Amino acid sequence: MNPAIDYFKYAITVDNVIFGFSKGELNVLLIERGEEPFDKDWALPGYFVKQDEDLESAAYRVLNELTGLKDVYLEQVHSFGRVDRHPFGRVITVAFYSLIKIDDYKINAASIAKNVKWESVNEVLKMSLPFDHREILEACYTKLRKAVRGRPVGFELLPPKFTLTELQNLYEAILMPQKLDKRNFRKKILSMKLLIDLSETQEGVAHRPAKLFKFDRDKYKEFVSEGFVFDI
Amino acid sequence: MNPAIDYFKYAITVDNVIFGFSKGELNVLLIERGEEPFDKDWALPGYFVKQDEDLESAAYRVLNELTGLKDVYLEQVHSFGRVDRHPFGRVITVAFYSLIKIDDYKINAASIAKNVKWESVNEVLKMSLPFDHREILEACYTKLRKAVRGRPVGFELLPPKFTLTELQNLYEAILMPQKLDKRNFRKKILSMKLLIDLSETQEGVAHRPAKLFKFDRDKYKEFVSEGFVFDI
DNA sequence: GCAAAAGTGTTTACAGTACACCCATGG
DNA sequence: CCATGGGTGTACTGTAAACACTTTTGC
Repeated sequence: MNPAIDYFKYAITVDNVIFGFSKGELNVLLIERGEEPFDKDWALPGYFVKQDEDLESAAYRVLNELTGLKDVYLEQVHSFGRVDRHPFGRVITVAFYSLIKIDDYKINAASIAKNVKWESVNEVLKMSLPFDHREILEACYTKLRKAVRGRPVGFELLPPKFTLTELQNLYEAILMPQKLDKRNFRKKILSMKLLIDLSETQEGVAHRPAKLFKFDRDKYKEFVSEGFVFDI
Repeated sequence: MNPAIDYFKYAITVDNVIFGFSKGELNVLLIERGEEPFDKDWALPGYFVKQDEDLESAAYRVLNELTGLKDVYLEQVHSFGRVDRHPFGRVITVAFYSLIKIDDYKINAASIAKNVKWESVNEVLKMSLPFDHREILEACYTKLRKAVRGRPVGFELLPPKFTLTELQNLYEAILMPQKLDKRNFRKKILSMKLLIDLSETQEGVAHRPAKLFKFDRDKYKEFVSEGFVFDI
């Protein structure tokens, strides 16, 4: 009944490039692996897909076990299946990236990993990573850079209330080394009418306190349905 | 030595959305399946990935066995792995699209398929397709529509020599229902200096014969390395 | 009063858009 | 000479880009 039985000999993993933004830099979450191969090396978080879970569910599970987070932005990027990419056999991995608000949460190093750390994208690209994790990171970073110009993904990386300067710094951190003009950036972002002025200001800063804004998700959905395209 | 042995129970396939352009319409290549499941149904061409081949190689093999073509534009799009997407077990498929010059080649229905046909994208989207092939087609079509604006992929679908009207028709077929202004289209495409005027004209047409052009691949590569971005 | 970042408008250049008529060929 | 699609230019409009000084707060 099943002539293709010989083909059921592959393993599938998901690998997740988790981006966060902190102190003006775009960061990636790395884990210290707790099993072979590459035990104790720093790597991207990932794990085998289970028999009864979809690819997205698996990526989401990995993220959730690691960070405790739910309702996170997660997007499939690319699959990697080089014949020799895994020493244990034929393992195809599906790469995802996710965007989280770095300051809001504590990471639990519990299940998957011995240890966990945030590291700036620039630093990680200088490190050596196991498997084809470097290629995976590059693919995800490239995709993020493209996505950020055409969809309001940036807001996923910021706390709910943010200043325009923080938003601009985020864009510059993702698009580095490109810099953006302050006045033009503000003009453009405000002209979209997607930010709600909270009529609050920063406190405890040693300079003129900035106004706080939040992103108007509902309005964005409404505009999109009317044909609007986000573009920065 | 291998604690993950239980996970090596999945199958991987590639599915290939092969686009061609003919008579003003964007077409997709469908095969009549020659085996279970869905024997005799019209479907996207695809097959199991073999133990010693990469994902891209597998997609390329499927394409090559079906059309005899080499040196074809092929791009990975997305992976689909819903738990219940295949009746024989857990099968993850990696979707690719490819672009071919439809008139240049004969299709061999030999190996994979009983039978083969070109069908317009619009028609196929009205049909019912096996597995999640509809979703795969939609993902590939969406990706093509995006790609065509930012990279000169359109030329992969045209014969080496083409007229500006043919090129415009191709763009309109991909971007339907959007129409493009003739003068503005020509102005923009010619201003990129990527077309070589062959100083030849059409023959045997019942109207003023159009000039023939070819795409200058080398110049495109050169421009790209200088930071140029194709944009239509 | 000084340091530090927030906030704010105008001008200029370029690219997108809209638009209509004459031309070359085959039949 | 008619039908068919090929080929061409200009004016207008809107958006992107360049650019520098004043304001508010903490210390």
